[in-house]
Amino acid sequence: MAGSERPAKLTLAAIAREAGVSAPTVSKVVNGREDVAAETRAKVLTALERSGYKSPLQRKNIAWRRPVVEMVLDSLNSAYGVEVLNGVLEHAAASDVEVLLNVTGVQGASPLSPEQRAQRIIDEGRSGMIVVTSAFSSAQLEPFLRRDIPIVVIDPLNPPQGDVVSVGASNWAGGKAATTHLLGLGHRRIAFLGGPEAAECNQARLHGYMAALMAEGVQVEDSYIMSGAFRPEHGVAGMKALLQLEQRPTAIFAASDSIALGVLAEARRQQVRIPEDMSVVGFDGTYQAEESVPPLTSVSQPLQEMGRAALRFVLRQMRGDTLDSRRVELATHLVVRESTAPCPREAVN
Amino acid sequence: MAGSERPAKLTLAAIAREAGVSAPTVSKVVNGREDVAAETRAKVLTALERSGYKSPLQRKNIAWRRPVVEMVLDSLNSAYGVEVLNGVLEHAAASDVEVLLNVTGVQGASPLSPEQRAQRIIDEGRSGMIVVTSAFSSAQLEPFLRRDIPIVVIDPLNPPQGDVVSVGASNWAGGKAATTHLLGLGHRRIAFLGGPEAAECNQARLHGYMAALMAEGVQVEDSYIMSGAFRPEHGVAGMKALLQLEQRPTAIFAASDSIALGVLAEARRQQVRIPEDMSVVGFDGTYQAEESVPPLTSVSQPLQEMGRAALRFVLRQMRGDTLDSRRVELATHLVVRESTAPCPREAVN
DNA sequence: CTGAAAGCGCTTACAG
DNA sequence: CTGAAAGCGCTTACAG
Repeated sequence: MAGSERPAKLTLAAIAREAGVSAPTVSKVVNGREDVAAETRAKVLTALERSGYKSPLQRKNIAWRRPVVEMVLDSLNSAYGVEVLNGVLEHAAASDVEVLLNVTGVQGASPLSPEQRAQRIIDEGRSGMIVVTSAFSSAQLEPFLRRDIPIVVIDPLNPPQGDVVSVGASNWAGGKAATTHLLGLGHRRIAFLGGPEAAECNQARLHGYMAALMAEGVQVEDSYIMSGAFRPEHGVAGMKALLQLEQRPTAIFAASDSIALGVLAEARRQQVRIPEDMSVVGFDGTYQAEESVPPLTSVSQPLQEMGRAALRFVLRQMRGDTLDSRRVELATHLVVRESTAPCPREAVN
Repeated sequence: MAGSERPAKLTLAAIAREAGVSAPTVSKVVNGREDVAAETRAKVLTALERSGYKSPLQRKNIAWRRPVVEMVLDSLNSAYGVEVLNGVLEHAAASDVEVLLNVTGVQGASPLSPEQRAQRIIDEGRSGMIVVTSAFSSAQLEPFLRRDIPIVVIDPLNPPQGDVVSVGASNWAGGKAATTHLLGLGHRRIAFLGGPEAAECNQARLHGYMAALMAEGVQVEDSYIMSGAFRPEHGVAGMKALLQLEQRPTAIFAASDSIALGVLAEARRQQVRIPEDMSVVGFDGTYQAEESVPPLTSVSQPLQEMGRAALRFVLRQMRGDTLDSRRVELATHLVVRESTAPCPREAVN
């Protein structure tokens, strides 16, 4: 029974013994009181550090409190954000992390400055942040970066700053695939109903569209390109405008499913048959694309996967791992459903 | 200086004195241990509530953290839950409360026992809970109640226990309104595609349906009543079965919008025109009802309002206010859209 | 199931 | 500035 080296519980008293001082002195150091000689304080701090002492409160927190990651979304009304959130939640459950929801577009939300938000993240002991929103421009992320808060932006609307970690999808390739699909069906008059002009992801989709047209030697027609919001209303308005044109397009590539749904709704009202009279391709591949009438051909983004990847990045940053890359881009792929068909005969010049 | 009634620091011992028990007993109650007689526990809980006792840990948390309310949902794939969540978030933003999301149906979620969950709520300093799920039966709520955690259940699937605070909608009146609407259009053969048989809300809808039929002297036809899940698949299967019947119904009352959407999809496949050949009414009034083809006549529940009410109840419990009522039921109302029409001539006997 | 007693770990008050 | 002693508030172990 001469076991001499038992684990020695990590109490204040144990630290005191190790540092060769009394318990009250250690207590003072731990509580940041000033009436301790610099030399004594140093000895105590060394002992504390070496042993990894935690106060009972800290211990309880660590034992029971799991890391909390804040997810910032514009709204729950977009299938896009909800799908990403699903992916985040899935990985969170698997990695024993909690997710706090912060929906910026909600009524009555107090308009905190980024500076205040960032300080609060620290004060409330949050571990990191995932942002899927247009509410934070790159510049507004600066207070978070300055405080070294792990943060990941999903498919940033603005070109990401050098040091912001981001997750996105291959938008350019997706835009090209959608357009190539329509070209393959014989369409030549293909419109692009885009999202916000400033959005990086929208630009990539537009340029993919243009690249596909150019590769086929089809002239890019300015009146066929419209930007707006990623919302059904924009699809409705865009469809109305396109149907007024002297040379109607025979196909529309909408830069999001929600825009495409607006197009379908307006087509129904105006008795334009989809896909017989006109083909429509969406972007995102949310469940809305499956459930629409007709089911929507769409460029599918791996939204859940993107959510998982974002959380994985946050956790790596929390652990202090070095990241191999500050940007991950996951592959999109075209899912052909029933909203696209060969270009109608009479429309071919 | 004979001030006799000093504020008496809020210690365990003080509570013990007030409740007329010993400190260890109070300690047990606070920690949710089970070896306490129900009566003793009640006495202690009253004293705790009255005095607003907080453990040292809680006290420290409260000093610089905003209250965090945990929202428990089955899944984000149901518009129902997302709408309620929206209401919760709205009120949360206005009352400076944070919302933590716990989605039980997510892959990889660790299956914690209610006992463990409840203890974690305390340990992590959470302030309360809103539950919109079938994952917790009334019995499973017991560990939360025992710990005096403010908890509110939304439209409980099980009949709520006496002391569980709950928020619901007037399901019976809604079921009656839906059916009366169909009767008013001349329908007599009206089917009911219900949700889970055990669900309180489903039973209320069913009985509202029966009440309307009986009021009109219409025989309740057993083969027209089917229960299942609140899911589109159930609508598809139910529609298939109903179309096989010798006497097809001319109208269907689906106990949820998602069931109704399944009905619409199957109708499309089988070339049954809605509403010309058959009328369909849903329940919930989520955005899905507006966006379906044709737009769905549906009994609208004030889901956002329910979410707000739930959070309001949680906050009141947190403050220790006495509640005037442990149950709030908000009004439903029928929204007539395009999926219902007069009973087709040839179907009238 | 209850509570007197002992214990734990930290903090406070104060003599030196 | 330091630490022995007393104290605080909660928890544990266990006799009844």
